[in-house]
Amino acid sequence: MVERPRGTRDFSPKEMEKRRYVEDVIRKVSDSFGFREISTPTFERSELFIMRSGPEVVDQMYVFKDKGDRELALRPELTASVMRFFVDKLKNYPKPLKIYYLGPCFRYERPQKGRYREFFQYGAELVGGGSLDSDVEMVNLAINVVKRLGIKSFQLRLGNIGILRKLLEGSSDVNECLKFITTGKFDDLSSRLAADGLSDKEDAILSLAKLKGHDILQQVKELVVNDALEEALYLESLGKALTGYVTDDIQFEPAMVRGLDYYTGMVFEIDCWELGAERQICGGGSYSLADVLGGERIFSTGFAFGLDRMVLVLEEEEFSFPSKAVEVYVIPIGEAMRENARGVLKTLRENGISSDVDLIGRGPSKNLDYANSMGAKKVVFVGEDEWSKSSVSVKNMETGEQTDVLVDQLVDVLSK
RNA sequence: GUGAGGGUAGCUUAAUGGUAAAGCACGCGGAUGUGGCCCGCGGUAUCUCGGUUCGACUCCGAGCCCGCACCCCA
Repeated sequence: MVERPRGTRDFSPKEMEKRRYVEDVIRKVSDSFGFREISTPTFERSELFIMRSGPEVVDQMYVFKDKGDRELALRPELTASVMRFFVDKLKNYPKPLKIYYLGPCFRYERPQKGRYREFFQYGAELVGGGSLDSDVEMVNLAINVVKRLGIKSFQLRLGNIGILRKLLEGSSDVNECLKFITTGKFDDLSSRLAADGLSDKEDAILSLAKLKGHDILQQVKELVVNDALEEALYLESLGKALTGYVTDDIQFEPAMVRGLDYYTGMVFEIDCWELGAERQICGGGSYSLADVLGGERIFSTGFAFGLDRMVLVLEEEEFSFPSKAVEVYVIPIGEAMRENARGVLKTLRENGISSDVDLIGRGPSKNLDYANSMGAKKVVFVGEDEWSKSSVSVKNMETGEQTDVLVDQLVDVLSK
């Protein structure tokens, strides 16, 4: 037995049914919002990811050399490729550009619940927006996907990293300060601020870091009234625009810092508490593409979802996924009827009725068992008695009802 | 990368250091004119390597894998 590589999974038909459901909803909702799907390669030159996320990421990537001695990496995320695609070609498309994408990503990490070495992401970007309306649109899309999937318990957390960036203006290393804030290293922050002559901002930053909740915006405004009022007001406007339109349940976190350095404005995350330590299913924010890969200074908003975690949440909420089982199972009775059964099957399939047939010559009882365990909704018996009257017998597997139907009318009856 | 825990058949669970057992699932038959029930039969397992022992599923060590938490999280 050759083992499956660590952190990877095989998906059974049942599991794929769930994953397909999630993907179908994602595509349907994204399409309905005017986003268009794109796709990029599963591997890229390593430097693309290093440019975006720093040299440390090499430790967590699958890196290899190809036969031309090029250094490549399995993509650890989708966004870097999408940005490359944008800078390369998509920049000439009409703005705003609304795109989404879906696919496997790879990270060399220790697996745990909701975290795998091969995992699947869904992401969307709105390029060339940068207004309040585009931020609203992106949060709206994310929340709509969550709702349309049928996820019941989730929490939107919303911040504006512009507030902290404004307070830290003049610092010798803004991104390092932000890192100190997320990791809670306030001593390091304090000495950095002192060195940069920004100690007067320290109190406000520490207070902001503690503020989390629905009704805290007044306090936020008071804290930053002289430094970043405009950014605080933006967060407030965003909250107002979302309330009554997207969701009323917003947790504001003015000091939310996402892992990436490049976010400049609105940032948001969506949590589902079922997932334990890895409870975040979505994260995103607005950024300026130019600061990441060069090119024009163009404002964008994007997000990424963990597809595996969406499936996990639905499973833990005991969501009943729609079944992809066949509509009809055809059972020939007796060797002589097999050819007729094939004809019936052909007609059904040509009319778009998903159907299956006995292939191994089992008796009617065993065939009903099989149809049952495959979840077929109806069974069509092709037997001599009915066939002599140009009919077949249709059985409803839920109610057990059975009626004879003329072969000519079979498609009509089953389409109802 | 760190920590504590776990690994017997496809799944769930048995077996003082002494014959590896069962239920479900799967396959065949009862049963080529009617399912969810029933009956009979069948195949499949101690994660791997090493050690202790007359003898290891059981004890010890290492590795692999899994779930959990930390770290990280693009």
